[in-house]
Amino acid sequence: MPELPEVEVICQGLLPHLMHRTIIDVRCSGKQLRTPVDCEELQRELNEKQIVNLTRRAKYLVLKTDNGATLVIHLGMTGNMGIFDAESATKKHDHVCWLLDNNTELRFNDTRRFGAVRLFTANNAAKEEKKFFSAIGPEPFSRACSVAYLMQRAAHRKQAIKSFIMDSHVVAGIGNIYANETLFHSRIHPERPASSLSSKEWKRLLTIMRKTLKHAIKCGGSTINDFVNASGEGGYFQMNFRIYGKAGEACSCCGLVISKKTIGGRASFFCEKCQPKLEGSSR
DNA sequence: CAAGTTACCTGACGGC
DNA sequence: TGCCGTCAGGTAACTT
Repeated sequence: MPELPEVEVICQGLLPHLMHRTIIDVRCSGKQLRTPVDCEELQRELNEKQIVNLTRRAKYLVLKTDNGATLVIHLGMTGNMGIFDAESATKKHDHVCWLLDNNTELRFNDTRRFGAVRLFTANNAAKEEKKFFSAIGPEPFSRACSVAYLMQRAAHRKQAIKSFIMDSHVVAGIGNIYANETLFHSRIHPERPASSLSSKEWKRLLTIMRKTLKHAIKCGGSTINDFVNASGEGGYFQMNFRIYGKAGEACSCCGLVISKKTIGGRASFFCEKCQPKLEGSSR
């Protein structure tokens, strides 16, 4: 399940294969993704155009072409992107394919079709892109994502801290897995009201969130190193999670059985002892 | 307006 | 064997 680290690794992996390549043609499965895919528009806007940039913002990949168009891709839950030989057989759930000028093809595969491929056309791409991303919170690594910012946003909010840090309007890129991991390592109970965290706790949470994401990117970078004809084969890199999915197992820190509870409609894992519900560390 | 709930989608898995 | 229910999860629209 692609969260910020996975998208970052995919972005870095694809960049050398896409930079300065020219798109020859676009093909679509015809299936609707999260938003409808207009294949004719994609062709009209991208055919014969050169790729000049590929970046990540939140969990989105942002691809730009030399005519000023912007392609925004979200991998949803099961989405993946890879470079393939143009002659190779497509797989089930390949929904959008971009044929490139070196006989390779960029393919978007998404089993559950929670992903999205959106195009901002050259005539208004800058404006539309700005509007699209303006609602999304700052990148966790950015200066804007400070303890002061987070505390200000959390003020008077009774929402569970876990739901709060998963809210993309607050901070970009934190999904269920990294929310669970971050809170465990920060020793903060996921149900603590967002407004109840002290500045000391916010500082610890932010530091650990960044550290956890960075570590995952580093692991992913070494795991996935071949984006040609390989992407999508092995799924996403498996981090050695300490808490996510470990209900019933012993806490790696204190040995207590790990709890599982639905918070904000999402499976949540935590250690009652290491993540006390009352403010203050158990250390 | 905050916060909780549901829809979207397919495949894996467990129970019978 | 196969059928059915449940679960997984990001995002936006919806309800409370």
